[in-house]
Amino acid sequence: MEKEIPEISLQRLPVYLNYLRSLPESEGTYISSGAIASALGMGEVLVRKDLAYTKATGKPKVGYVREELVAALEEFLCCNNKKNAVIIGIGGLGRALLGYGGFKNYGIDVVAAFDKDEEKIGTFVADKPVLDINGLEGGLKEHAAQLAIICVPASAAQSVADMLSKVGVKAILNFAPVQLSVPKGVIVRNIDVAGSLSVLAAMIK
Amino acid sequence: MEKEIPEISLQRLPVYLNYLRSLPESEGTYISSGAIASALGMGEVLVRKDLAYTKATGKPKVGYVREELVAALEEFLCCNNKKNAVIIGIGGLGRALLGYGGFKNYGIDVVAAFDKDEEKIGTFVADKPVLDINGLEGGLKEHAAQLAIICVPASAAQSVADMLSKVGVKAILNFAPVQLSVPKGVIVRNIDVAGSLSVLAAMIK
DNA sequence: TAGATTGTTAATCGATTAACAATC
DNA sequence: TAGATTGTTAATCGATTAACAATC
Repeated sequence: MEKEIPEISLQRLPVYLNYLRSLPESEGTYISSGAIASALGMGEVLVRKDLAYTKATGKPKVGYVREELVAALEEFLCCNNKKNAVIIGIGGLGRALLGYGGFKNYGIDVVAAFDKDEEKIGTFVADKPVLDINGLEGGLKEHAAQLAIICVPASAAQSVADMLSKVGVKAILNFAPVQLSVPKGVIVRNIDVAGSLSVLAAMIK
Repeated sequence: MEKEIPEISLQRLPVYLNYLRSLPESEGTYISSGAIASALGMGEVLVRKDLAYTKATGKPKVGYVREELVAALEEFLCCNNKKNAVIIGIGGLGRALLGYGGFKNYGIDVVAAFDKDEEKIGTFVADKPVLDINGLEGGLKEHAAQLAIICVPASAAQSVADMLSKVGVKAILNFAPVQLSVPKGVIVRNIDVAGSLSVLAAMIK
């Protein structure tokens, strides 16, 4: 049985993909692990190990066929399977992410947002509807969304996570600076922007 | 000589701080590493080791004095030293972060934003001025900002990073999905929202 | 005192790097 | 062929966990 990819390797795959996609056509057909490594400031063995988890294989002496490598990474990251996501909470951040075009690079379609504010419900942001959080279950069924992004204040995040878990969301990207407790089978990853910046502030001291 | 904190421990300190701050007053004076650990889903020895990097010390049998622990974390994270940050790029994300109130929990003040769009220059977002990116040097000197958040498109991020490095910014939080190259002495950390969501999508498969 | 919890040292675990044979 | 690069195995490094003495 092949070994499953560790999460830490998985997290680097989008980095490789972004880099490879950014290369100009003139870069040529092949690219070596060493070239990728030096562009990204990492070790070349690590690059090869990470890439080995995908279906990509390189050729000794020349490296990897760039287009094949991109395709292998896209397949591994399921970029070709369309997946729907929803955003909960249309404050500044939710609004920004609803309008952000970068998700489609990974086959992710942000189809709708949910909020409790009656002023916002029924409006559209970036052509996406803002729906009533109380209709979450029906709304999610309709859109078949397995992914959710929590952009509500910390005080509301746990109850939102509970609702999302109940209606079948499988993974949550949480921007609220609070630890969420969710049932087994639901994955949560946190992004704490202020906390991350504070770490940088502490590092420069 | 005391050992320096590894970055991976440092990154957990804001998590502890957020948790401790969120506790109601009624929680009592003391809190144990075991209580923190189980609330955050981690090992209790790890919690103690992390906390030991700060000045916090606990008492056998009772745990840590909650207020002292908060104070020790705040001191370690320099929450009491006022630090200024700027945001480069007032698209949806830059706008959202300019209006976000969470930075002040860490003593960080986002004082201004910079953009190249003449339509935006001279306006105010959340009472913060949007300035001309070409006046970055003067603007940064005036505000004494050592921290910057890059919210421009990937294609512009490297040139922004070059400018920031040149005018003395010491740490950059980069939201553009591209690897930035900066001079030694400048720290960069990346947040790739779409990439992070794609990792979650891959994990649920 | 007995029991709970800290703080630290040793053991384990996992990730990265080094070494190197295979190969185009 | 010679040289460069892959893919893999072994060694190293660092982080987490286990064990346990100290102590309130």
